[in-house]
Amino acid sequence: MSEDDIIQEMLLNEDNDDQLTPKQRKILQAAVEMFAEKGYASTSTSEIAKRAGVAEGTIFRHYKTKKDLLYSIAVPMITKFAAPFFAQHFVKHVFNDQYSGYDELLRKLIHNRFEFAKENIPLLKIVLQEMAFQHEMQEKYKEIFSENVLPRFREVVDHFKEKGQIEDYPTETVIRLTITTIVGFLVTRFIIMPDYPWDDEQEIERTISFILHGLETQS
Amino acid sequence: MSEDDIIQEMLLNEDNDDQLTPKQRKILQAAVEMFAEKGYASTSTSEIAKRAGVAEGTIFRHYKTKKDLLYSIAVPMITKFAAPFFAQHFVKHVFNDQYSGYDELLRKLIHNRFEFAKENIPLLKIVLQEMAFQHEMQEKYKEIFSENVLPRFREVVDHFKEKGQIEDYPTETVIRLTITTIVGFLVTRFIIMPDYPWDDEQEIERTISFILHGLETQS
DNA sequence: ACCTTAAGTGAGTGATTACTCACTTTTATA
DNA sequence: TATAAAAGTGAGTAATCACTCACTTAAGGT
Repeated sequence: MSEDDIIQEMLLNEDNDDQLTPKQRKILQAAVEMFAEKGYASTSTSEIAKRAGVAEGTIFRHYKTKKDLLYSIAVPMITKFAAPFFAQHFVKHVFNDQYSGYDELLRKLIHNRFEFAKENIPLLKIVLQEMAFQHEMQEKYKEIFSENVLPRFREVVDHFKEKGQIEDYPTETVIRLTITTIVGFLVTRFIIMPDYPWDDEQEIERTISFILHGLETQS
Repeated sequence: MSEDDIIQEMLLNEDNDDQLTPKQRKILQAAVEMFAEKGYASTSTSEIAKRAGVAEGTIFRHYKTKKDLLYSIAVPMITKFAAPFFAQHFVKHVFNDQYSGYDELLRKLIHNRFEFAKENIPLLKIVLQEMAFQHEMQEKYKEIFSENVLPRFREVVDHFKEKGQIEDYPTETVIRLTITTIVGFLVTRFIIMPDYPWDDEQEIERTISFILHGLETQS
């Protein structure tokens, strides 16, 4: 297990499941389901308690407030979704030419985040929804994005711009176009049209080549 | 004024402002502001009444329920956002070669929706947020999309695919990539990072050429 | 076995919720 | 100017809200 893998492992177990009471686990599970279904503000603590098979007081034994419960669910998810950008090798491989081009990086990134999204749909729904209103979540997002995602992404894009693989747009524009295309795909695939008969492998490849050609240096 | 313009005029005045009481207008204005700021579920009718300078009962004189108030605001907005697809000339011009290529169509569409978004940010926020939970809004969206947006978009894309301007992806994929890129741009520009020092004209042109080259037939 | 601490409970609380209704005021029409 | 309809009001209501607290049960260390 590499050093990076250990870091990622830690990130994933920030809210370590091991030290949770069975009832606490049921509370979290019920809360995730209901927040995703009806939204945070429209879900009452009594409903959560009922679905979890727990007395309402038990919720407040573990979480000081209802908002505490939300944050304990949603904030770690923001970090987890950005996890690839915490791995050292994400940038390192690019400069060691272990990625031959932007396409390989994109392919790894999309496949990786696709699988993650697939297994965390309700959690992603909650984050997307509540990000709009919960300031503490916005802060966490801004922190992660500006301190981890943006600088590393910038290094990579600049590198491929110098190699002449990417059109000479501002780096921020390249990042914006890349991220919105990927996130747009994931949101469409898993949230807006989850029941559409997707051919995932092909659709991922088409998305990659759309980004690549869209950013390709024009002759 | 062409026939299309008349249709669009009608669409825009579906909830005709003219026949609104001054107090009713204040209620709508207050509701839009607060729903966008704190979300529908977290906004109480008493707060709306207070901000509108109106007795709480007045709200229910005009809107049977709180949800009625939301729908009267949000549902027409869905139609308005899709308005370009109701205009006959949207498709007609393409086949009369009045648009020389996909780029001109994209340019018109993006500029048009950019201006619209710019002047309706709170309303767009509300629609984006509440679409997740309000079934009646989802129905309206599906109806508009599958009956107006999708078929007309399909005609246009098929036309340019036959002309060899667009890569031979499935039409649905081309539409998905186009729409998510445009919507992704608008959401980033006006909702996620409204304070970033945007160079709108340049960013629009870059977005257009990103889509164009991304979809361009590869030699 | 004894004690301390943590986990779990559920009836109770004051505040707030969407909505009603009897009433007053304004507007429109004849 | 008389009259009916529409607009506006605000105190009142039952339900629900997040949260508390005195209490019981379970777990772990010595």
